[in-house]
Parts: sequence; C-alpha cells; structure tokens
Amino acid sequence: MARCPSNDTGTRPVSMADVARAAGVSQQTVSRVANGLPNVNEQTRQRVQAAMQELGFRPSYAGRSLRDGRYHSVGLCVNDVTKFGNLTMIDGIASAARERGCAITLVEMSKTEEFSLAEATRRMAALPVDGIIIGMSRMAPDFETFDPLPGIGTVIVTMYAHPRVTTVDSDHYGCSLLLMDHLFELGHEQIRYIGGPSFSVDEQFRRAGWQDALERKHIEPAEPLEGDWSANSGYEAGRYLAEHDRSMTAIYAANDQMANGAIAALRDSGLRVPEDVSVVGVDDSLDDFVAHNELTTVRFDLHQRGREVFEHAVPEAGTAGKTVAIRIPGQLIIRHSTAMLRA
Amino acid sequence: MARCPSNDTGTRPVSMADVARAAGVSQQTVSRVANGLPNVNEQTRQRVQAAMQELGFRPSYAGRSLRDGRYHSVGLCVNDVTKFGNLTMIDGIASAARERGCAITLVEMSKTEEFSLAEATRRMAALPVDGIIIGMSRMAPDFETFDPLPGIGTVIVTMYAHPRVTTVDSDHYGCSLLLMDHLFELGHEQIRYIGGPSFSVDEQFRRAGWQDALERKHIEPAEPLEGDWSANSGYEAGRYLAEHDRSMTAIYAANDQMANGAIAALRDSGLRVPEDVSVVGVDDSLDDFVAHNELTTVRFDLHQRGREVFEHAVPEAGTAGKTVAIRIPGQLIIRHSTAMLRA
DNA sequence: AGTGTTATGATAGACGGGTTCTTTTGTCTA
DNA sequence: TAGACAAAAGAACCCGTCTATCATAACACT
Repeated sequence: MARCPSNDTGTRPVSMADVARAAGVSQQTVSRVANGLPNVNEQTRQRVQAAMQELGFRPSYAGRSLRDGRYHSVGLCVNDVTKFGNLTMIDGIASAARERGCAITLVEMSKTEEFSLAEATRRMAALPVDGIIIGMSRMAPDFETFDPLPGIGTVIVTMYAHPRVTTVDSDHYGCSLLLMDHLFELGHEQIRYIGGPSFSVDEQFRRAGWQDALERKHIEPAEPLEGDWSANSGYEAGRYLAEHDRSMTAIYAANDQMANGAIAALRDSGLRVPEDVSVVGVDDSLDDFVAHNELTTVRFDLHQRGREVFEHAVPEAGTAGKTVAIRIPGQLIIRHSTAMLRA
Repeated sequence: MARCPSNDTGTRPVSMADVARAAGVSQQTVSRVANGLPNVNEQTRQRVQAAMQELGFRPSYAGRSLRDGRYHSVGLCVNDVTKFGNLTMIDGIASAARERGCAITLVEMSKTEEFSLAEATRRMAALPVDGIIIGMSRMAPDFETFDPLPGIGTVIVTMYAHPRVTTVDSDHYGCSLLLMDHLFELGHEQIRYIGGPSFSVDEQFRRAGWQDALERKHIEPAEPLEGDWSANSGYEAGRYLAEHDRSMTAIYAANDQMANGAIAALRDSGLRVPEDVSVVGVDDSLDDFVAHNELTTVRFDLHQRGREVFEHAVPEAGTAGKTVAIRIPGQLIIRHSTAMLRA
C-alpha cells in the first residue's frame, strides 16, 4: 500500500508534498512535472517522476475537483441494468462519454423499492457528477411535480415531455407508425398487438402508435394482448391469437423477443409466417440469439440517443436552460417475416 | 441555476458558507444541520433548512472526499458494455455495490484501441474510485508484467491467475467438465466442440475443459470449430458438422447463442435434437429470446461473482494484501436438448 | 559588468466540508 | 447573587491541488 512513509498510521494516501520531500524539491516543481508544464530541468523532472513511481503517487481526484469545480463524470440512474433498453442506453452514453473524456457513475435503483425521480436525484446529487441522467422506464409517481435540482443538468430518458426537464428517448410512438405503414402497404388491416407490461412507458407509446395508426384508417383496433417482453409471453399470446382470431393477418409485437415467441406459436399452430400471418417486432435485438433472423423490425440509433442525452446533461455553452423533448426516430428494417396479403 | 448570489460570475455552486450567510448563522451550524448533529436550536435548524432549500444547496462531493479520503465508488473497466459477459458482470457488481452504499464508475475502453492493463489502470486511477475492477475478456499484452497500482485495491476479472493481483471469474473450465460429465453419463463420446473466437479468455478455458475431459477418458478430441459467439456462427458450424461428421452424437457449443444456432442447423439438416444429437451450451441466456427454451446449459451465479469481485476490490479489514484466484462454479441446468445415447 | 533567460523555491490563497477547541448565552440551583 | 452546567454558535485549521506572486539563484550573451 502506497502510504506516506512519514505518516505512522499509514492511512493517508501519497500527496504531492510527500513526493516533493522524497525528491528533494518543492511542491510546485512536483506540480509542474505532474501537469507537464515547461521550465523544469530534465534531470529534475526525472528525479520527480522516479519519486512518484516509487511512492505510487496518484493525484487526488478530490483535490483537483474541489479546485476545478468539475468532476468529468455524469451520473446515470437505471432500475435494472440487464434490461435491453437500459443496456443499450448505457452503451450509447458510455461511448458519448468516452468521446468527451468523461466517465459514467452508475447507480442502480433497487428493483424492489419504489422508484421516484426525487429519490433518484437525491442519490445522484451526492455523487461526483456534472450532470444527471435518469432512465424512467416506468412512470414515476412524482413525474408531474418533479423539479430538477438547480445547478446541475438533468435529463430524463423517457417519451413523456416535461415542462422543466429535458427528456430524450427513442421514438417509441413513431416506430409503431413505421411498422403499421409497412403492414398497411402490404394490404394488412387486421393487425393484432402483443404489448409489454402496461406499466412500461415504452409499451404505452408503442401501443398508442398502433392504436392511432389503425384509427386513422378507421379500423377498429382489436383487444391488445399483454406480455412481459419475454419470448414465452409472446408464444402464449401467439397461441391464443392463432386459436381465437381467424381474421387476423398480421401481428405487431412490441419487441423482437415476443415477436420471436409469437412466430414459434403460429408455426406450432399450423400457420405459416409470412404467408398466412405477417409478424413485426421492435429493437432489432435477435441477431446474436437466433440464426437466420428474418424478423421485420425497427432499429434505433442508440449511440445517437446516448450522445443527445449526454449533450443535454452536461451542457457546453448555449444548450443550457432550454427544456426540450427529443425523440429520435427509428429505422424500419424489412426482412422476411412480412409479406403482401394474399388476395 | 443555483449559484451563490454574491458571486457575480455565477459559476460557483452553493456552499455551506453561502447558506450560512443567507441564514445568518455560521458555517459550522450549517454543517451541524446538514449532518443531523445535536445541539442546534429547533428554530435555527428550520431557518438553515429553509436557506438550503432556497439556494439549492448540495454538499460538495469533492470537499467531503478530500476530508474523508474515501470515494465510496469502485471503478469498472470493460471493453464492450453490450457483451453478455460484461453486462452480467456489471449487474452483479452493481447489486453488490448497492448493498454497500457504493456507486460504480464505469469506463469503457475504446473498442478499436489496443487494450492493456496499464492503460486501463492509468485511466481509472484518475477517477474517484476506492478500488479498480478490470474485465479482461481477452488476454492483455502486459498481463504477465503488470503491477497493480500500490495503494488501491485491484481485481482482474479473468480465469488466469496472477502472482500480484487477485483474479475472480466464473469457472469457465469447470463448466465444461460439468457438461462433459453429463454427456458422458448419457453415453456420449463423440462430442464436437463449437467455440468462440480464440482470443477470448472464456473460450480458451471452456475449450481446454472440453479437451481435458475427453483426454481423461482417452478419447481423441476431434477438431474444434471456431465461431464468434453469435447464433449464425453456431448455425454454420452445426451445418458443417451435420454434413461432415456422421459419428458425432453430441455438440458442446461454448455459449447458448451458438448452441441455439447449431440446433437450428441440425434440424434443417434432418437431424433430431436430442434423439439423434444432444446439444449443450453455456450461460443460460436464452430465456428472454426463445420460447420454450429446452437447452441444457450451465448457469453462473453472477451476483455472487459480483460480490466477490467487489469484496476484493474494496477490502474491509483482513482481506487486504492477499492475492488469490477465485473461480466460482456454475450450476448444471438439465433440460431437454440432451438425451441418452440410443443403443 | 550589464542584461536577459531559465530553473527553482518560498509563501499564500482558493476551493468546501468536517472536526476540535473555544466562547457566548441561557437556565437552574445553592 | 454567585456558581455550576448545558446548549448554541463561532473561530481556526486540515485535507490536496493548482495558481499567482515574488524572490533567488545560475547561466549565457553582449
């Protein structure tokens, strides 16, 4: 353990002063060497660097932050790291952060405890962060009343707009319109919907998009089914539809995993995909898990979302103060789970 | 933006002194209120709290850390957040960190640049971390020569043991033995292997386990195949094996995704699973993506791994200084992709 | 010898929270 | 009324880095 030798308890980390003493120079010279400033003799520089190496000097992040007033880190709060949506958010933000020389301070909320924006903000505010990003995958009870902590950039990742906070998300409403338009063009009208759990914000918007698309064409939406995002729940829903709805010609599953389950169910029920029933999903998440992925879906540019989120959480000149609601459009990926409705 | 009113540039955040001035008390009284210490008059307390609220006071992490010498955060360095192994590592560590009231400071290394332990350590050391965790999913060029930074707990997540650094990982060798024993008990001997990319450390150990298990039974291992962890690569390998190896009775794919692809390939080639060929994978990662997951596999307790990693990165009393290599065993999950070899 | 340049040191202060020690104020009792 | 004692609040200082002055050498060039 690199501790200051002159400190008998051995609990204090090595400081510049310790290095200076060891190298027989002043603390300022150590500072000059540490920060690569000019006007240091080459021999002196080497002596100081040797002392740093020897003692295991690492500049105090606390001291530097205190001085600079910056942490070079953004806080990210999610409820469950393993969920696909959160994972891709972390990935996008991580890559944006790296571009700006920042780190991410990750806080996972307990999966059991009640989630609120105030609580998330309170937790993050105690950490070394220049900005706060909160993933709100389910509606927070205090969303309406929430006031962001003054003095620190705050972004909520959600489709809902907020009067006092910038919100950013993939366009979970627009992706439904993209898929529905695609199905309409193929001649489908009887399009059933298999959604995620109703508390999910993503689900609420994807479903609203499906419903609005139908109503715009004056088609009465049939009862939507509720799954839990898993392939098994998609399978069950697919089984049910295959047995109970003879007029259905297409299924819109709110994510690829359920779509994959639904396809399996349809085939087990003797229906062909896409000849008898077209199926679409969202996320473009199957490639690693399923061979010959043929699912028509929507892909989101998650890195772009990450950059947008990052940009608004840590505003550099100009962007500060403006509250906006950003929706990043997805891209339709047409594969072979959809086909023209047979005459 | 909550800035100190007396500061004309408006760039300094609100400090205790600002609150004290606003409330007409001393900075120490503010400190007492902030930390809930006794000996503060109820009226004074309320006055101070009102001032805090008004100004948007948030205690400075830098100031506190400088004083305490602790950051209450561990650094985690991974090369790619989205890889299943890394993701589950983050999840396990996040839950362990939360139990201890810590946050995670995440640094993603560029996917393009050369990865070295020294570079990872250098980056992490500049951040507010009490310990460093480095995920080494591929062999670092400086693994042998690497010396951990003195004064800060360091853990590498990898199967390789290191003389000066504690390493922790799921037992990627032992999982192969579990699966091979299971297949042996079912009477299989001609067991082909579909591995991940050869630079992967996990791959190296899973493959070594397969090979050693065969050689221990004096069975000549047939040429292993190399995939890229994806279902498509598993499919291609499965296709190849179905067409070229009539004596094969079982396939061990080094992860579930490739196993899933291989099963699809076998079935497309007219072979039944498990009647004609048994297939096993590793990770137990399919449930969300595939309906009626029937794959026999190995599941790792990733939360336990997270806790172990965390414990050794931020040692509390006792554990410090000891360099160990921890391998956390997996659990065999028998489903229906494996069956007794027909007579 | 005079001028300028480079290398280094000494000293101090800013940053914000927390601890320790001290002082003031108020209340109760002998 | 003096003394005891506790509650309330303040003053000073520390943590480590960086910067801003000044001061003081050593050295080179004219």
